[in-house]
Amino acid sequence: MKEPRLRLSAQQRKAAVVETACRVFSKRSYHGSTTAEIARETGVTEPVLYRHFASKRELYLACLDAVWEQVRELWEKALEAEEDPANWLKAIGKAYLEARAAARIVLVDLWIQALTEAADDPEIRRALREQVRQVHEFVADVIRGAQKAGGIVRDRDPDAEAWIFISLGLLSTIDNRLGSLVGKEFDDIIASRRAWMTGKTG
Amino acid sequence: MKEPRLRLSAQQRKAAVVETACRVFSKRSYHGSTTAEIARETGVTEPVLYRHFASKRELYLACLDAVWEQVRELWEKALEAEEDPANWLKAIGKAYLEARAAARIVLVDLWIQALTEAADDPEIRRALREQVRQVHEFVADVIRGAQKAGGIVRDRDPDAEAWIFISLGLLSTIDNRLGSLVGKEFDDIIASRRAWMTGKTG
DNA sequence: CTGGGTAGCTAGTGATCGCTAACCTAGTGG
DNA sequence: CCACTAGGTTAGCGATCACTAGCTACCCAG
Repeated sequence: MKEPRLRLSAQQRKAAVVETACRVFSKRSYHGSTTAEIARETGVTEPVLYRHFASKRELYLACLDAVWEQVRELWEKALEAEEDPANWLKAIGKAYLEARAAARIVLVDLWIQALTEAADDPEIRRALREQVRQVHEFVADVIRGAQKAGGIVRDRDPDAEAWIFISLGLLSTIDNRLGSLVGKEFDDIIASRRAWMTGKTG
Repeated sequence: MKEPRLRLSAQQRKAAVVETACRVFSKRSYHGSTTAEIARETGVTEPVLYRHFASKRELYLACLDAVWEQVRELWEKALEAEEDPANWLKAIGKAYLEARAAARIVLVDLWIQALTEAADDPEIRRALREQVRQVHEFVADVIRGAQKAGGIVRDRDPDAEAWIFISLGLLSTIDNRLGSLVGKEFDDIIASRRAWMTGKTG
């Protein structure tokens, strides 16, 4: 007979489950991750998951939301701490990479894996699509703000540049998962983009 | 009792299985795709798969190889058909996008999904890593060739630019799967990159 | 002291997964 | 005409999946 775990309030337990599930989902694929593993890593049994979420997919969608909320807060703090508009993009990029290195944030990892399920599952596709749109809007707004404040030259297209920012995040995630293929060239790319954005290109 | 299917030689049947498997794997995730579905879509029964491949994973790795081989041939033909070195990058990019639109090529789709399995499976990670490296090398070589031929300005870093080319391919694939979020801005991005590479930036 | 609400558990369910043993049968060479 | 090879099949294996019925134990209100 198993010792009953520490009794938490429903809210606390639900948050704990989501946190664990984000970590588990970000490692394997949706179908590759099992509810049994999420429960075990959380330190509870499976029925506890189903007390808080109607299905595995609903838990997954909750993870998507939770992680983007986390990233948004991280970025807002990073922007507050950075005064020079020329460094705003760099600040949120750096904040994301540092948080990922500390294994706290798994946004793009969840995206990549959600993509492989999106073909089957209209609900996941819709959620992912909306989230990507929000992230793009956030980044584009940062760029627009930096342009108004004089940190980025005006004739760069904020929407287009935001997409490039995101696609470099994708590249970085792949590099991270495959074990540093890009290497130091990634820093060169970032430096080159920064020069381009601030108008210091030869 | 089921009518026995058309009898093919081992080589023909194996090729047919790989072709079907590529299509099936590229839609769903590795764990989400079933050997039953691959068999059914091929028009045979499951044991036939296992006559040609020792396991589902071995079939998957064969798909990875086959698709990259396909893309490589496609790109080599596209390069032969394009005389102006300034258009070489555009040529292979366009060739890839057109082939994908015709649902013939699924390279990046397989990558994205292989990534979600790479954490678990060292063999998939190794294969994917090697393939990404080869694609990067191919693209970087195209850029170096174009530089020598005078189509691309010399002080662009071929390795860095090749990574950007790849990351835009990632973005395009995501856009394709989510149903055109980026839209016409993608063309703007490509045009902007081309101007940058050919030195016609203001 | 007690009874209801709730957070947790045990012990499964049917479905489906990757995979295989055993058999069938169309060709082919002697 | 027979034996053998090789590309098929049927039927079903054990394992594992998402999910659940039903019990227990703790906490707090009355």
